[in-house]
Parts: sequence; structure tokens; C-alpha cells
Amino acid sequence: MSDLNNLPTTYSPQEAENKWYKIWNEGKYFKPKAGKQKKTYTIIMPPPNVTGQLHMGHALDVTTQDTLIRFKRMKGFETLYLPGMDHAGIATQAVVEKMMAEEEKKSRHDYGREAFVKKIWEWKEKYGGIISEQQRTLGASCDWDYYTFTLDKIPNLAVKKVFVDWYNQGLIYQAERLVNWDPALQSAISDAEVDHIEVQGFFYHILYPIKDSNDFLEIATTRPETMFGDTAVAINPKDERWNKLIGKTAIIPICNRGVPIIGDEYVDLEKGTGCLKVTPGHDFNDFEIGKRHKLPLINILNPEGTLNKEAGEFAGFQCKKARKLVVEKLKELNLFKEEKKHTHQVGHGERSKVIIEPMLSKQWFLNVQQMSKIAVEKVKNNETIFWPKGWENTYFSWLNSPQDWCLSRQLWWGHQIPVFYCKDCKNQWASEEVASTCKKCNSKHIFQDPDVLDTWFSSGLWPFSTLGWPIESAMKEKGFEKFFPTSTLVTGYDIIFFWVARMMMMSIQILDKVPFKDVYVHALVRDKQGRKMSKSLANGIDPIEMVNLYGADAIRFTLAAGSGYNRNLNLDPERISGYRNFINKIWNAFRFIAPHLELAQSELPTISELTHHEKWILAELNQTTKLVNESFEEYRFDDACKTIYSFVYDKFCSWFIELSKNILNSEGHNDKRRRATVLKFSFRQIVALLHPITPYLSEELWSYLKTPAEDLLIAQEFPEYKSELHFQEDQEGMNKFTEVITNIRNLRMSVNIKPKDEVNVQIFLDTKEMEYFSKNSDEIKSQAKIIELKLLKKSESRPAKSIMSATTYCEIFLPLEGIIDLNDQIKRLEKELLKCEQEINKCTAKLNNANFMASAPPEVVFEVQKTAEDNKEKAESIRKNLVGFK
RNA sequence: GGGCGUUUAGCUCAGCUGGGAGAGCGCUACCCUUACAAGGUAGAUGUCGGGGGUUCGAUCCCCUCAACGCCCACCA
Repeated sequence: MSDLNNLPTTYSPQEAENKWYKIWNEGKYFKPKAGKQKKTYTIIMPPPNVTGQLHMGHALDVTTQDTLIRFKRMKGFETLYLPGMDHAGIATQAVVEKMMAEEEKKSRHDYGREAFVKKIWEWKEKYGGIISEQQRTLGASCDWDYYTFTLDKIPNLAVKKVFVDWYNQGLIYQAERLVNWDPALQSAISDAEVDHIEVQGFFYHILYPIKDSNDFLEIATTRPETMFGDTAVAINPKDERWNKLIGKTAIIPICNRGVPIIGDEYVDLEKGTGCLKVTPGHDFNDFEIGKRHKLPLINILNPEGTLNKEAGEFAGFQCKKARKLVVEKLKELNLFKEEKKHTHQVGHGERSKVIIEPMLSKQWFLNVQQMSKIAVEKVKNNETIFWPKGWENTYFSWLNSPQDWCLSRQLWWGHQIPVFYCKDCKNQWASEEVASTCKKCNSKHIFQDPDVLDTWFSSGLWPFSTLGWPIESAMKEKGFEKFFPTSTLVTGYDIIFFWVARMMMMSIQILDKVPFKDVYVHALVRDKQGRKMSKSLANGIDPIEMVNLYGADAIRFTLAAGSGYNRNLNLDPERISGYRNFINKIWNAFRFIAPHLELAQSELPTISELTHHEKWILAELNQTTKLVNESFEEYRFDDACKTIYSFVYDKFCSWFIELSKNILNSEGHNDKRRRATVLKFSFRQIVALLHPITPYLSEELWSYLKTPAEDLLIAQEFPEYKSELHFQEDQEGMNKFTEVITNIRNLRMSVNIKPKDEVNVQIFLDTKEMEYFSKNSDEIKSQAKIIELKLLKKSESRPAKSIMSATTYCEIFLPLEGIIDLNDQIKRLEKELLKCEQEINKCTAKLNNANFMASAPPEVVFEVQKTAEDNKEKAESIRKNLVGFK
């Protein structure tokens, strides 16, 4: 331990961070331990992607989760903070494929499935999971023995069990449907993974000849290249312009195929030309029209997004290129009328960023119609509560119009679908075991479905698969019964659909329980100007860089201070340095106390022994404690931070430490000892209050404050409000004390008296204040640098040649020898007077208003009366003395 | 097109169920005062987006307009 008298003037976080994380972790402080609450508190960490680098969003996750965990742990809950990592099917496969292409000029097909998957595992061992190291840096107090990867054995068993059960129940089914096809991934993706992005495009006006006539139908489309897939042209039956053509045949240009002209209400008379080409194979709406009219369905695309042989001479071209060529060709044929600029929303792959093609394909789906209804119920009846409540709407809006979930992905990295096929008898069945023969005909010619499951399928099971489900021995070992349902899910609003909704549905369906009691939805971290942090803008702030610069506690405090019920957190690195300064301030407050720690006693003196200022600081601390507790319970991290900040800064450092200097430098042993005791007591409580937010600094300081027998701070009890430490009178007294001193300092400042120059002061008081001020006159003298302080009755005469200031209960005079700039003083006082008068006018207006007097509650009326009287007294003081100046 | 949200001091934001507006940072002046210059003391700043309404009283409730942002939804 360093010498308490020789601590450095600045706190250096690095040392403490390395030291304490290790001690906590090795000392098993992160492990769940039964506490006085006899209850558990569980947070399952949203598993970051294995490919991920820690960004500010993760840092915010960790900060809020770890703050809650540390808070609850100290409150005496048996806490489990369960870490993990997600295999992130698409993202990870993409990373490795890219690396392979760059380094070896090979594709996954060159390797084959087995070898490729092995390659990803190798990559994962080598590069994956840096993020969990970074989480440690931030102080995440997870039980790392619970660490789970979504492809681990148990989650895999969970996935298989759920799939097989639901397959057998018919909830999971296979269907040939129009799905969102990602040509880059060459896989289907779910609706949730499609982003609609606004794109500048064109309406191409094309003429479709009408069979057995010289007429044409003018059709507007954004996608001329899909005309090879057209199987009808649709017109609204109400459309007077064209409806007589319904029933005739239109000829698709270029391929010269005849298609029926049909009537369908879906067609919008206003949009385009009012004539719609119907391409059921590549448009979701057209697909519906096709169903209504029993139209054939033509697939014109290859899996990689090029046109297939249906497109004749355009086969092999990408859609974008084909579009140009088709337009040129139409121009040649004189069947092209015009193009008009048109902005529209086009679906893009959330990961791949390429345009998504609706395409007919056979996929696995989960029927969510029933489970989504129940998931809504559970939130409606408060079994799970969102904080802030407003996010429930987002959750509902998704679950109220659910599309069946497309589960299968044509990838290699992930949980392979546990469905088997027999080549001989065409039998299909689902099985948790890897089958070797056909269940039905015993044939050995069987194979497993090659697709893998959507990553979110395993994520949806996360709250219980991490706790050992469905393996009973594992559940017992991991404490499933104790920790499930979990307590709070902390996440950003961007994955309410992807994740929260799915965990709710799956958990309710499988276990008939909601997976968590609370959902705290935190803000998304943006840059100072509110822009999303992105690579292209280069506006990202790297949390680890910030940790290196300012320390983990500073960044945690900054993120916590920015986290309440807001949806954006605009982060300015300057704020981090600001809170670094605050942390340093605490460090230095400790340095002040440090030399006196030995003197302090372990128990607080009896209340009758305490001085006014001691009672005051204890009362303020007590109130702070109450507010901090309440704030954490309501996920108001911002309020908690503010409360602690202002107590430490504005109460403890600015006044209590200042007021303690004389005592600690005096000879009075008892006074010194008593004050040292109060200081130490307060400081122990301050670091305890701070610990959930700034674990490192607080643990470091605790090591000096604790008794040898006491455990680490992480394992201490969180401070609670104590009614016996509520001293209202002392808090009110102290308000006067600080007001008078501030007034005197203000006066000194107005005539440029240097801080170290001492002055004489006379205060004229109401008699009822006399006692308080004479009792505290020594402290007033020292705080305001006064040589001689005279406390006089208001009836006494005021000194000549002086400057003055008034409060509602006293007049403060500072007699001066030299020349005073009277104009300045008059201006200052007149301004002050004006304020009072405005206040008085407002009050009297109200008090003269009969309606106000009749309807306002009595305490409000009383308050107004008091304000009026106080201001009248103050104004009177100023006015009287102003006359003297003039 | 549907829904949600935001608009308060130069910047970032807080203001609980209506009683006359706050914080941090920044800024200005003065200070190396024996915990801290990553500091101290003092100070300035707001038609609480516009308009209307309810009320004795509106930053807060209702209506309306505007700007910005987000989410969902059809590539005619």
C-alpha cells in the first residue's frame, strides 16, 4: 500500500484497472453467491458477434448491465451476469470467405463444406472473441465460467430439440414461397433482415401490343428486365380508360409471348399509367395477384441474381445491366415511350447491402401466428415490462402483424437443419440424432438438409440454452431453476424485433414463461452531432482508445450519465475527459482525507456529539443515497450520476472539506477525531455509492478505507437510506450559511478584493437568525476570509463608506477605506432590486386574483405569500441603502 | 402511405402526476489559497419550435402547423 501522505496528485487508472480485475476474477467475486435478499438477479449479456470489435454500443451494454449487476450484488442478490458470443452466421461466413478470396483466391466451394466450416472454426479460435477481452477491460463482472458460444454443444442440442418438437407439432413447415433472396449470399433471408432504402430510379414506360389489334397498352415499370417473367397485365376494373380491354391478350415485347389482360382491384389508377405488368415470380404483390387469378409463375433469375434462360438473349446478365439492354432493345422496336425519374424504396440485404430479389424457393418456416399473440399478451399484462414503457409500441407493432419466419439459410456456418431425407423412399423426418438409415425403409441412402438456421433462431433460445436447457444435469449445475426467468434484458432498440420479440415468443412457447421480467432499452450511441457512428463517416469513437486515454471508469461514468430514457446518446469525447476530471477530483478529495484516516474511529459519534456541519453533510449524503438507490431501480443511470456528482462536488468538496481544514489543522484532539470520523464515514459511503458505475477507482480507494477484516468493496453492502440521519434543520441552516458566504464573496469580487486579502464585515440580522449566525461565526469568518465579523440587529445603524448586499433575512456590509466606484455598486444593487420587484409584482398579481385565491391549493398560496414577504423585506433593505449611495 | 420520437442557455441534454426553468461542457473576470490548474471563486446567457385552446395559472394537458430524426410498409 502506498504511503497515505504521499499519493500522487493525479489518479492513474491503468494500474488500478489491471490490478483489481484480476483480483476480483481470481477471487471468484463474479460468481453468484446467495445474499441477504434470498433472491437472484440475472442478466444474460446479449452475445456480441464473434467477428465483432468492441464499439460504443457494446460499451454501453456492458456499462449499464455491469452497473445493474454490481448494484444488485451489493444489495444482497445472488447475481449472475452471463457472458457469451454469437456465431453470427452470415457475418462470420462472409468475413472468412473474403479473407479466403484475398489470400488464397479461393471460394468456399473450392474447399467444400466440411473443410470450409473447419476453416471458420480455425479463424474463430485465432481472431474471434477479442471482444470478450475488451469487455473485461471495461470491468464487466461476468461469471466467465458460464461463457457460452451459440454453436456450443448445449445450445446446439437446444436448437435441435426445439426444431424437432416444432417440426413434429407442425409449427415448423417447409413451403415453396416467394422469399427475400439475397443474391450476394445466395440465400434466403427473413423479412426482418431486409432494409428498405430510398433509391433514385426511373419509371420506364413500355408499350405492350394488344393481340389482334393495332393498339398498345402503356405500362410503367421500374423493372423492365422482369418482363420475361410477366404472366399477365392487370387493370383496375373501375378504370374507364382501359377496362374494356380486360379479357383480351397482351403481347410481351421482345419475347412475344401472349398474356391475359386481367382486372384486379389492387391496381392503382393514379400510379404509373394505371396498367400493371404482373410478374408473380418476382414481386410480392404480383404474387398475390397471381394467386387470385391462378396465373403461372415464371422464375427468370439464377441464384446469383443474373437472368436465366427465360430471358433469352439477355440470359447471364445482372439485372441492372439487363435493364439497360432491354430498354435499348425496346427503343429499337419502337415500343419504348419514355422514362420518368422516380424515387422509391428498394429492399436491400441488411448485411450484404445488395438488392434483394423476391424469388420462389423452398424454405423452412416457423408459424408464429399463435405465439406472437401470446407474446403480446404477456407484455400487455405486465409480466414483462419495458423501460421506458414507450418501446412496447415498437414491440407490439411487429408482433401484431407477424409474417411466418423464414428459418432456413443456404449457408454453411451455423446450426444445420436437423431434417433428413431418404433418396429411396423420399421419406422426410426430423431428428435430434444424426441418422444413418431411413426410419421408414431402412435405406442407407439418406442425407441431411444442407441448410442452416437463421442465427436468430439460436439467439431466441439464449436465455435458457445458456442455463443448460435442455440437458437436465447441465440445468442443475448451472442453476436454471434459480436464474430463469432472468431479471433484466438490456439492449438497444434496434433489435427489439430481431431478438427481444423472438426470445419472448420462443420462451413462452417452450417453457411457458417469459424469459425476463424487465427489458431496459438503452439509447444508441451516436457522434456529437447525432450521426450514426460509421466507417464511412470515420466518426467512430473507439472505447478502448478512450479507456487508454481516460480510464475505464471515466468512460463508464460518461455512458451511464448519458443513459436514461433517451433514444440517442450523442457522445462527445470532451465529456469523457470532463468525467475523467471528476474522477480525479474524487481521488484528490481522498488525498485530503488520507492523512487523517488513522485518527478516525470506526463508529460514527452519537448524534448529540455531531456539529451542525457534520449533521448537514450526513443528511445530504443520506438523501443522495436515497436518490441513487431509486434511480438505479428505475434504470435512471443519468439521475444516479448527477446525484452523486453534485453531492461530491458541490456539497462534499466545496463545503465540507473546506470547513474541515481548520479543524484538522487545529490542536483540539476530540474535534479532529470526530471530524476525521465523519469524513471517513462519508467517504466510505461515497465510494460504495460509486462502485456500480466506477468500480476501479472505488475499489482502489476502498482498499485504504476498509478495515483489515472487511472484504473488497465489490462484496460490501450497498448504502441504504437511514431515517435517523435525516436532519432537515441543519440542511436549512446550511442554505443560509452558504448564501451569506456567497454574498460576501460576491461583494469582495465586485470591488476586486483579492481572495487572500482579509476584510471586515458587518451583518445586520433579524433577531431570530442571531443565534444561528453567532454559533457559526468562526466558520463564516474563515470561509469568507474575514478578520472581524460583527453580527448586529437590524435596528442598529449601518456603517458609512461601505458596500452592501441583502438577503431575505439579513443585510451584509463590507466597510471600505479606499475609493469605491459608486456607480458600479448602484448598478449592482439596482439590478438586484429590480429582480425583487418583479418577483413581488408577480406574487401580488396572483394574491389579488380572486380566482387564484379560490382555486389554488393552500400550500401554493402560502408559498406565494412567503415569497412576496421575503422579497419585500429584501427590497426594502436594498432600497434604504441605495438612498445612502446616491 | 402507416406509426413513433425529437424541437428547452453557444453545444449535449434533464425537467416526475400543470405553480413561473436546471445540469454538464463551453464562455467571461479574478486567483499558482497548505486535496486537486484534470483546480478555486464569482458571473453572463433562454419569446422552453410557431399559432390556437383548456385553466386562476401551461415547458408540462388538448388541437394545429413547421422542421428534423427513426421504424414499419408496396421496387408498377
